[in-house]
Amino acid sequence: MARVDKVEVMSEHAPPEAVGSKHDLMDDLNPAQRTAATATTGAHLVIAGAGSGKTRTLVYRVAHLVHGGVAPESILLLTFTRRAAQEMLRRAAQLVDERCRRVTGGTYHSFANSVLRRHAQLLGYGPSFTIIDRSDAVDLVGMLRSAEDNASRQRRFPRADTLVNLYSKRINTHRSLKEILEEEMPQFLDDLAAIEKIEKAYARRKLEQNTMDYDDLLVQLRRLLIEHPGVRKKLAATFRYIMVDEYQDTNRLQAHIAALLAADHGNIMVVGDDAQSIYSFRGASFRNIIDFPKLFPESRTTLLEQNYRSTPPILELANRVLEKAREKFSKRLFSHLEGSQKPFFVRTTDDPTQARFVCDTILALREDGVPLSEMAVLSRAAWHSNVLELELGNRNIPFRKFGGIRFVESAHIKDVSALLKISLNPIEVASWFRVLQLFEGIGPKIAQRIAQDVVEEDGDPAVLVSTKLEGRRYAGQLAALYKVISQLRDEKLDLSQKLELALKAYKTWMIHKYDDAVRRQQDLQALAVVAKRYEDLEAFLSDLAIDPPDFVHTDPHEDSEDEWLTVSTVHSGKGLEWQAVFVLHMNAGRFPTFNASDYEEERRLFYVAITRSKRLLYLLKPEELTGRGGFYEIGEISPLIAEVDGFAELTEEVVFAPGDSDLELADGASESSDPASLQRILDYFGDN
DNA sequence: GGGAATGCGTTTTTT
DNA sequence: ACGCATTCCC
Repeated sequence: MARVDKVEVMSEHAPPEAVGSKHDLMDDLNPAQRTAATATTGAHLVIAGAGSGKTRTLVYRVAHLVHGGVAPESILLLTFTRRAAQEMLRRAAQLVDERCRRVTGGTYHSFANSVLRRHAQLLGYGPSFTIIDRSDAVDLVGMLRSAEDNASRQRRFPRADTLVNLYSKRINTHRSLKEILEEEMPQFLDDLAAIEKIEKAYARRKLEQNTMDYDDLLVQLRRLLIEHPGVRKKLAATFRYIMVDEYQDTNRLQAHIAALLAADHGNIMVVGDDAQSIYSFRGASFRNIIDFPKLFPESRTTLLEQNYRSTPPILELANRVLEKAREKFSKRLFSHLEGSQKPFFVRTTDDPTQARFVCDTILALREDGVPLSEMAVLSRAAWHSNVLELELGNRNIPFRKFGGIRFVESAHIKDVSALLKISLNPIEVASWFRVLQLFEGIGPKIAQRIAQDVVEEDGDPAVLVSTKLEGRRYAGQLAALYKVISQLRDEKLDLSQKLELALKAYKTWMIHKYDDAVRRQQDLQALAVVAKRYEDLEAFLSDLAIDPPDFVHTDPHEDSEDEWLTVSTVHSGKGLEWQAVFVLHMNAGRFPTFNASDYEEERRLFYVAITRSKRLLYLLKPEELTGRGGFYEIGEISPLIAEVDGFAELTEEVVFAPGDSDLELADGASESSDPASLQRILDYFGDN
């Protein structure tokens, strides 16, 4: 009985994969995919073009290994997001059985975190180290910088966030600070000594405060693997099969870690696409792909070139875009799918008109039976969709937004997690610094002073009620903080009790700080719900830093709807696919972004955007953009389009201007009501 | 006068 | 939402 139920569930969720019994699993794959999926031992490089069944191949390989008797615990699957890993293991479980869920899967950072929790003492850290995110790091470096900067320099000195970027770049691109400065910021070369000094101080403070930043997680894992061969051998004995997804977006440090893990047994499979490398700003390099055969001379390379996602006209455009790439790529995708609709190139008068076109078309497509979950709007930067989001709200189209400032990066969530972090690690300056500034009368200077005092007293919160601070106007609030911190440190409280305590206090403090406090309180409730999934505070806080819930914004009215449109940055849309894809703002200065340092990467990003679409692709270009001070400026066409030979023949041009009553839509659908007049009413009376 | 609050203009991508 | 400049307060 149970077995039958399961087959039904399988066929409902993943029809092609569930067909057939276990022994002909590989019949679902083409020869190249099969070669990769049935590889067991040894080193393998899989170069997989967009939509070529890369994920499918990895899923089948996991299934193949487990089905063949390999213990799932001995497989390590490193992916770009936690979501990707979970999805793959879910699918593998459907192919074989639930054992596949016991595979260790996640991001490099989450894997590093879990290993380091067990071995941190070997490296001089305590086991409950806390993780600081980018803005905490900027705060900490800012303090060290101001201590350094006191001699009132003549010249400009790099800002704290510039310094943090610099230090991160040094680690992730494996270059010296001097080299980076020479190449990118020669104006700061004179300050090299001071910049290096602050870096050392930063490293020392983090260690003293039992804290790691994102880069430390990787650096310390690598250190552990190199300096403690016993640990490395133990890990290699546990994880006998290493798999790395999106290898083109890993950096040298990550490649080093994977290689160290595989050094004993040599069982490693990396999968990637050089054409889709879009994270070079964070040190990723497709050189990792090119150099893999050098690192593992016995490795075999498999090329996946057949595309199963997009129709030929979409793929043709994608291939043409890539022709302009400086690097010569070894593959050219082809597709046998049905479909002859060319991508649309849509000229609209301005940004609001662009938003109207997108909404009109989405509604029309939905009428035609395309579900919202099969549509996405992509843009180069998260804020490019701001106008559209208003329009979506007005038209009651439910959506979720991915990319940009995340839920966990919003100020109020960070405040609460800082408060909780203090109770876990009272010597972390960054959290104290943040929490103290909640109170009226305390800004960066005073917060820094008090935070440093507390840390010098080994994290004793009694400093908050010391005589030194008596009589200040914020003394009462500090006393309240003291009380809360003391309560939070009670070992007997569980996570939900601690969170309740923290939220109760925070809600009274936040009222004066934010004028939209009510909305933020709803987020805090959401945080409490998320926390229910965790056993202890440490795991909760680590995940909040490393594997946060990934969507930013849900339309509040439609929260309960399970059908929603995706609004996303191109970066966050990586690896996903939809029937219909809209790409906003194909203008010079938007996409590619005006401060692009690497034009090649912008082109690859455009390639990624195009290849997300299965069937319908809309490239939008407003003729006017809202510029500074509300004035309009001419929106030049994106050079990414202008450079494509024969773009006009490859696409179908649509001109959409206000007053157009009858849209030319993909499938000839028309509107039953007039959304434009509803729009005017909504505009007039506002949102509420 | 040091430091906090307020107002204004701008906005790349992210573990 | 954040950096930056200006204004305001202790």
